Amino acid sequence: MAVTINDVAKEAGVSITTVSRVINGNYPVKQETRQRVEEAIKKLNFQPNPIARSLVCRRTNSIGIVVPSITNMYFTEVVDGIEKYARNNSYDIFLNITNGDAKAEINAVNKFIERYVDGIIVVDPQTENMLSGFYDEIVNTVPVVFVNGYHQEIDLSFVISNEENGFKNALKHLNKTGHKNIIFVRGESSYSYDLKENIYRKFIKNIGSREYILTVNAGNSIEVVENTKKSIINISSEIKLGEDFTALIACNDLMATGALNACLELGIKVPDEFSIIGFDNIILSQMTTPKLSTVDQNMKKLGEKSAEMLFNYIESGYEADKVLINTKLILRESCRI
Amino acid sequence: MAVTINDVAKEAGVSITTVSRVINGNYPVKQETRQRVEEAIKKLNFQPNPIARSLVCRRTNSIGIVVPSITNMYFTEVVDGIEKYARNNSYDIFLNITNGDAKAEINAVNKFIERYVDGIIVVDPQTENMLSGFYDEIVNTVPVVFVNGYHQEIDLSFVISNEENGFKNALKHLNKTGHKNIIFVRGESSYSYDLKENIYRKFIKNIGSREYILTVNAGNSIEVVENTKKSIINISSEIKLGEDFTALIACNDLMATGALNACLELGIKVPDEFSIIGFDNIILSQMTTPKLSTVDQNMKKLGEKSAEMLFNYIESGYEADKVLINTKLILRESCRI
DNA sequence: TTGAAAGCGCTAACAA
DNA sequence: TTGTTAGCGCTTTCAA
Repeated sequence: MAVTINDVAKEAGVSITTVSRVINGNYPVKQETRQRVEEAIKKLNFQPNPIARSLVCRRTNSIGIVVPSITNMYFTEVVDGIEKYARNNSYDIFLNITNGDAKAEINAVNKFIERYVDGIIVVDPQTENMLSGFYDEIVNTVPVVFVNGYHQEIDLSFVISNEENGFKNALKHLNKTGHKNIIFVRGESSYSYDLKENIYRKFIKNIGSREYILTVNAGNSIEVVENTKKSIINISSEIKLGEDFTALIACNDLMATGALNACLELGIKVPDEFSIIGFDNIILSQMTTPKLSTVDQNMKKLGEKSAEMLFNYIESGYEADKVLINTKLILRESCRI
Repeated sequence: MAVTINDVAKEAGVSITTVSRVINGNYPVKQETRQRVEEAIKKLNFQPNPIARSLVCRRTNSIGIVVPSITNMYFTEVVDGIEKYARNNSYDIFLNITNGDAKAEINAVNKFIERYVDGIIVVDPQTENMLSGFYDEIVNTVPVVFVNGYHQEIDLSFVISNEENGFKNALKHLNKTGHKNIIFVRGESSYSYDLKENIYRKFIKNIGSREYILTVNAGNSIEVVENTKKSIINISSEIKLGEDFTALIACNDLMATGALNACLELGIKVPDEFSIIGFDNIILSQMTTPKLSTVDQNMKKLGEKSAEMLFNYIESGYEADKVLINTKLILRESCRI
């Protein structure tokens, strides 16, 4: 049996109220008494029971993280950022993986609320849950911060990476280094893919060159690497890579890696004959040969920032807010410099 | 304010005890009464407060996972396996990332115990904590299962992948497909590297060929890819890759990827001129060109199995046990078949 | 500056 | 089959 506040009170010859006071330091206690209590605490190696505390205070010193997947390096880094920040503030973390299922996301959030978590971070929330208004009442109960995902006209708190900006810069760089005809690779359905496609379209129109949009399956899972590779090899008979089109920009690094693999197989030299730029800057992008140029989303910072916001809400109350995190073009070896 | 058992009792016109009984179904309740209570529960949308429950039952329906890192794809898959299994059994998960720090590991475990978690899984525990006897008393308080890590003569519960077996098979395959002189790549210090080195040494002696052991820095982090690449390029002036040595076996897929990158840069054709086999079967191994042959550790299964064991302990009491998970040689494109 | 006592929401003896 | 009651370990009024 663990030692309780009662044991400490007896040992120190005071009431449990007094012990509680020295633990929390929220009421005056005579210096001498405090010392006696502190000694008793040390002697008995007393740790206040957080469960009992939570029951009365409605505070658990824990937060919940909801994330679509954890085998995806992208999310993993966000979680890592959150975890570090939370631990530094001595918060514990509940983790729930939804596999991108909207129902599972709702269940996760509800379970967290039941558990009295002090706050919730949802990474890449399902768009349908954003639109259904599910979260609108939730935030009256417990603060919630979202990391990326659909946020147009949604009056909730977000940390969002400035994808527009990064993507535009990548495109500009490609153009500046002599590329005119640029292939765009995207996955099937996602707010972020649409966003990038729009930018791509406008840009291509602007410089008066040819569009080529390649849509591949399974945008965010491992398979997308292989899928992209095959797609590119397929179209390589139709359009001349390195001549008709001399560059490619992808919606994420997995797709870019697939493109790189295709070039390797087709004997097209990157970056001499063909340039490739990815997006995200997951660690994979440093492991390829040549190393991928990409746009850094700074996932760790996304995580840290979301945690920081959440803790502010926990302390000072919730208020919808959107924070934009800058992205940065990282030039490595897969494109001209 | 959330609805409590009291509200339900009033609504149904019974005592809270009766409500508790129908919730838990552990004592007889008249059919008719039960129905009334159930209706009240539904009507008020009552959810029992798990905190109050935990306080009296000393059970939280949660487990703690301690893991060195989460940006490492290897651990990530183990955690994923645990999470799935736990969620299927409607357990929630606390996650703690130690960054391989022994003190942090101890803190994590202690915090979990304070929180009354029902069980703990420690992935790749720090050897010094295993040896110091820290866990010996812990397991009297709460069941703990370890995934891999140092386990010689340690009388605790482990799920261990059979690395010996898988590594030996890889070596045999290399030899069977005509390779005699095989390079061995390892990281600096780890039980698992030593184990593999011993097997390698014996094997090489047995077939009467030349040893070549390459030790690279930062065994388990991203940098090891680049470090390995550089090391291989370095030694390539000293020993002729593809002639003196025609194959390479690495302690993990990151190192193998580095080796692959080196070959790419040196213009050595894999697998035509040089064979490479990695270890672990992280998803990266499917993303390289050529795809890596490797030894599957089945991390997901390691995770699932450890969760399964833990739940058994939670139900039926703890008892030290070691479970071996088989590894499997996966032949892809980076070695002769 | 201190203590007694109520209560957080629930479970489980015990009694009826 | 049901209800009364005493906790679980803590915080926080209220009174002294």
